[in-house]
Amino acid sequence: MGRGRHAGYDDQREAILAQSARLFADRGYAGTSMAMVAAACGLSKATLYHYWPDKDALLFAIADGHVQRLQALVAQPPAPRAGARERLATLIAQLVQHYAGAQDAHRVLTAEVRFLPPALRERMLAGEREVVAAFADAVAAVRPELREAALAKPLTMLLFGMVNWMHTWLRPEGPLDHAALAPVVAELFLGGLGAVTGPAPTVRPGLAAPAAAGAPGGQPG
Amino acid sequence: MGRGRHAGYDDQREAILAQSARLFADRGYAGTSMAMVAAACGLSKATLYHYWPDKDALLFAIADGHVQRLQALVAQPPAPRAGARERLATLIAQLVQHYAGAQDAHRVLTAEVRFLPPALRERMLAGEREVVAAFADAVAAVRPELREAALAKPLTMLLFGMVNWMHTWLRPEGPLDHAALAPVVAELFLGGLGAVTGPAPTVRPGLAAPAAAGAPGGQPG
DNA sequence: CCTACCGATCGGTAGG
DNA sequence: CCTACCGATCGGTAGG
Repeated sequence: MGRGRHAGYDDQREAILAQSARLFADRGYAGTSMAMVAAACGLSKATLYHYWPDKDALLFAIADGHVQRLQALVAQPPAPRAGARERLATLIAQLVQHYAGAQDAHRVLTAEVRFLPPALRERMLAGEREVVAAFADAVAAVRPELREAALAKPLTMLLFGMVNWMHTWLRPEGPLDHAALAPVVAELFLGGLGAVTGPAPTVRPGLAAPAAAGAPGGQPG
Repeated sequence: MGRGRHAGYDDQREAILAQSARLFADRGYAGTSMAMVAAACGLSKATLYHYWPDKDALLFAIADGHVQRLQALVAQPPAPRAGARERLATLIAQLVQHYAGAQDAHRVLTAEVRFLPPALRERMLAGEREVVAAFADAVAAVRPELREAALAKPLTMLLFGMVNWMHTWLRPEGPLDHAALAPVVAELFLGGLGAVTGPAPTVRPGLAAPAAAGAPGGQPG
């Protein structure tokens, strides 16, 4: 609550953020005018500028809020006595579930952040790198030799690809929703993790189908 | 070669397409002006309009050409005596390799096609659906019971997510390139495919860690 | 009468 | 919190 500002000032700021997130997600940042944002909020353009200084500030607030919630998610301590596979499966499920409730912000983050001025964009990317690093740690805990092969981060990015792409084809009203898909993503990724043999030169096509290895444990010992 | 048009007319059209693909990919469709496209081609804006009727035509030609090349890729007959797993691994490798040489068109297709007028966009999406259906068939050939569980297409979309997201983090000058990553994607997806148990209600948490099932074959019998 | 282009400008709208 | 504007730039087209 701002000092000396009327009750509901912060609510109005948040409402504007939600409307602009929807518009930026649907029409793109460059394709959305401040007049559209104002109209969607039932405000004049001048009133809109009373709550937010400029268009970039809206974009940054949408994306930064989303990334901060992802950082809070990965900062949660793992369940006691949880194995590495269980820890990773939990993180994946939480990521998918979080995206289900933040689809506009997520689409803005993945598609429109490139339009931010470099300084603001760099602050965003620093937060994003923290989230990716936490997932890469969880991946490496399942198969530590992948980190030495420099594959922990690439595999983590393949995982993020699966999840970040879901909004393009998953229909909320369809038979399959985020909640039903979360365990499928975890099974697919964890199952595949056991099958990855290493970087390209390590692949030995002479053995049995390399993609089908999948030793259930995958723990170092 | 157009009748009565000077030599190089079609070359000029293609050169304009390549420049606009790069600009649309970097700055977005709405964020790119026809003046920028003209300047990048060393042409006046009026000359640019001599080669292409309007901005939408550029966007459609970029995206449609890309989709047509993907359709040609999946239309190739599989290698004789290739198993279902080998067929899918080949398709994945070809998809990744194709994207490596068409990054601008790919980014435009995935991020900017929403700005096309509905009629043109629908033509694009029809082509895209064909490509997805071909991959879903290859997925279902590996594990036919997944089609009955309505998971063949969702899993195919998770695969496309991994591949469509690569451009956001894969640096061409980095140690890992598309060629090195293609077999990793194939291993991860094919390995994971054997571990997927079915739709949500089928998951039985009472058994050993569900994500670790991974019977190597995964065939119905 | 064609093509291949030019400099200049059209009616509207952008963010602020 | 609104009307009234600004400098500039938008996609597209004029005559020659």
